[in-house]
Amino acid sequence: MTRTDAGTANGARLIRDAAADVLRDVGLQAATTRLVTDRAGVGRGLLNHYFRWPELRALAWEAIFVEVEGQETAPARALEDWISTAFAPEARAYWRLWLEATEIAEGDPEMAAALGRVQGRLLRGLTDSLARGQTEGCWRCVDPAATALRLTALQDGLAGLLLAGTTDLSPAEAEAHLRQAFALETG
Amino acid sequence: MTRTDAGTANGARLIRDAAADVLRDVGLQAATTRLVTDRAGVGRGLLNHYFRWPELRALAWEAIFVEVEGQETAPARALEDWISTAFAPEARAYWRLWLEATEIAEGDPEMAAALGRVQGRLLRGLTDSLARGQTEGCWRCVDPAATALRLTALQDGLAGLLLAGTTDLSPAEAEAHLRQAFALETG
DNA sequence: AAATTAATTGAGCAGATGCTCAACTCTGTC
DNA sequence: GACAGAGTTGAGCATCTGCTCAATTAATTT
Repeated sequence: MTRTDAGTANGARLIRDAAADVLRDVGLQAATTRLVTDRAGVGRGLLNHYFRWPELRALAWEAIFVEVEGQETAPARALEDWISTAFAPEARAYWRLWLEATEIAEGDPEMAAALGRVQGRLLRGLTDSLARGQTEGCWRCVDPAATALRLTALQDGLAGLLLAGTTDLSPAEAEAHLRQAFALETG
Repeated sequence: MTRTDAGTANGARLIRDAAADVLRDVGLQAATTRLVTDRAGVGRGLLNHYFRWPELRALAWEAIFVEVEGQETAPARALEDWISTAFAPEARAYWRLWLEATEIAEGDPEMAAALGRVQGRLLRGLTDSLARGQTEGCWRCVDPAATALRLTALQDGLAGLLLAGTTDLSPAEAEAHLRQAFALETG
């Protein structure tokens, strides 16, 4: 036994986990197969035995966001949480992964599919929260789906501004902008 | 005379122009020095004699957007133009260039600087238009700068959604969303 | 214990990238 | 016409990329 237990067939799991770690650390663009195999403590060839790089990359990317989606909360409370955690400093890695995915999705069907699934779930959850809040009289809201889309797009755009660091926008201000837009939308 | 006129010293201009063309065609990520020199009809070495790649890339990128900034229009009319051209089909290449720049700006000071300049000018122009429209009574608008930032961020986010192509959002719908947000902001 | 199968390794390939540098071409000057 | 120098060339280097494949090791079966 050298370092891994050959013949045990836990290589695939090691690689999947390491890929997610690497994505979190260096982002989608800078991630390479060598970084992943080294992180997993596994030979270079094993990755290609189980996966192809675009497949593994999309897999690990989606896994990261699926993990975040775990916590579901109350109707109106969910929106407050969504807004207040949107630009938390520890979420920076997620902004980057999100924006990079948007771009990689061009010309990478597997990333496009993964991004579409996560986007769909996020948008659906937000729409539901808005609709339920509306029926419960928390706010008057014309079109939950349209509002959810605009709020998501605004968040993406604000995240892009923060990530580029080319404006004097702070995370706290970004959150305030998101909250203001939410207020305008829900009257 | 082979193909270029050696000794004429128009190489730098040829390369700059070719770089902008290549960026427009294939985007920031896929652009390479070889594509540029081939397009310019110039030897591989000449590019590096005049520029370094990050420098040339940022230069050509900014030149593209400076060219677009040319047309200035009336106070309230400017905003209508901005909204109606934001998602015109022929603007697709610009969305991509814009989003790619956001990401490349991390770890590329020259792109960050170029992006910052263009962002600053765009934001300032939008803020001015909003402020002037406000004093002329076209709308009541609480904070022109904040509204301009939100509208820009929303546009970026919508462009990202369109580019990824992972939702069923159409350019026309994106424009409608931007217009709706504008309406909510200006009351 | 031998044979068979599954799991894993890493040197190496083919392709791309930015960039270097000695050699070359052309223009202008005396 | 020889010289000088700015302008230009492209083969080639160093590095990185995902991926292949024959060889090796471990687990399983006989």
